[in-house]
Amino acid sequence: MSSGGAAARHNRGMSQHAESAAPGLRERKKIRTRATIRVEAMRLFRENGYSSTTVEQIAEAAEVSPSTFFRYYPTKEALVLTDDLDPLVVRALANAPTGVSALTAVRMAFVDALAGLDERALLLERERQALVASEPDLRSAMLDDFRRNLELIADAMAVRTGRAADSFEVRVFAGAVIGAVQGSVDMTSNIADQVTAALEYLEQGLPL
Amino acid sequence: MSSGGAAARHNRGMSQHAESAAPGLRERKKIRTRATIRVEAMRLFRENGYSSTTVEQIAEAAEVSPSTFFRYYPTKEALVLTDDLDPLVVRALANAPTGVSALTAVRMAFVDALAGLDERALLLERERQALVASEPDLRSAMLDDFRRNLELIADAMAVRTGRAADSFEVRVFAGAVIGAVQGSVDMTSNIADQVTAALEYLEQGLPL
DNA sequence: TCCAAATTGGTAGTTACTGTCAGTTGACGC
DNA sequence: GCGTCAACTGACAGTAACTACCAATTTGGA
Repeated sequence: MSSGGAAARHNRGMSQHAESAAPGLRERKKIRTRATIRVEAMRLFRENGYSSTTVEQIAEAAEVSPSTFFRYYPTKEALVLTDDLDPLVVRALANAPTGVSALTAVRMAFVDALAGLDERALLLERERQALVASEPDLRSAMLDDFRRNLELIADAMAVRTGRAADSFEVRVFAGAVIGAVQGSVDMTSNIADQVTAALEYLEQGLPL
Repeated sequence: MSSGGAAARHNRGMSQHAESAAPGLRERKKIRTRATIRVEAMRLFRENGYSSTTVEQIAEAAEVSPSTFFRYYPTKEALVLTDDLDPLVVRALANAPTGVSALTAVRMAFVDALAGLDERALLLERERQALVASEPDLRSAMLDDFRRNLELIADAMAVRTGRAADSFEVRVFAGAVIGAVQGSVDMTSNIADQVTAALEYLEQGLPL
């Protein structure tokens, strides 16, 4: 997340009929480098495991210097944590209808976002999840990522209901949603179904 | 966590009329060292911030070598993440009456556990939470702790309701509870009141 | 008092990550 | 084409959190 993508949108001059298709040679090279690093890293992780693969090895495999590696990815973890899903959820939430309950809106946003992923993205998502599941270091990092994104959701909910972002209800709401989703997701089956079920259960007041 | 406390309960021989009061000079010294390290570390964190305090500085302040530091705490993070509250909650939960709803039982357990803490412990808990909230590094580490606690609560609730510990409902329940509690606590007022309110709100299905 | 075991400190090494600085390369006006 | 500028890159040095290992000290028990 963060830096990489959106910040580099300053192509000045030129580009008469090129909108987003011809970002210039430099941009393209950057994108390719970024992708190469990621692909090589994933391969090495698969072959040797996450923690026993060093940044130096990744850099070498991708044919860049270690310095350059860190210019593309702020941390080793970021390689695995780059997440295309959560921003989609946040955006979907902004567009959710106003007539439904808060939890329903969140549920719809999740489902929308997941539906928006194509097959390749879903596959990548699976591999990512498997990797994360296997390495403890990565798990906590991912949960942190998750948390950050759900803070965004909390903000969205605050806006939606006209409350302060740090109001008691919004905080508890966000916390409970985070927790419920975390508790619900295991890697064995469909993510969307699990999230949906968890949020419905939450809306019923968690009867046991 | 792990090693330090419970594992070192092997005083062999002797101790005719000493039960848990006289753990031997060696044990006592270890406990004191452990406490000193923690106290000094907290002080340094308060004064200079978490990330700009090095393990070396902590070790020096506590008058031990860096090697020794790592024998008492496996990581720097562990200094902050050691949590005295959750085990109490879990124990209280085991003793909760069976006639009430699951969430009510949890609520009662929290209140019980919090009542069992003395003032100094509460203060430490506050400081800990503030520190964790302020440092991003710590937040992700805390989520590991979160996961552990999720499993503890899930186990207790599973026993209570006669379900499998990894059943979907139990896991979502535990996640939501912990998430809600964490979201609810800020430094400004009584923890017990906040937790109670959060769990009641949760039981109503989080209307916003 | 003496021995064995536990505890400790020191030293060397690995790895993720940061800062800097000079060399290169692509972009753009001419 | 061509020079200039900014961005990109790689090499280097350095920091800090650990880890492994061994020698010295301290402690508990006989």
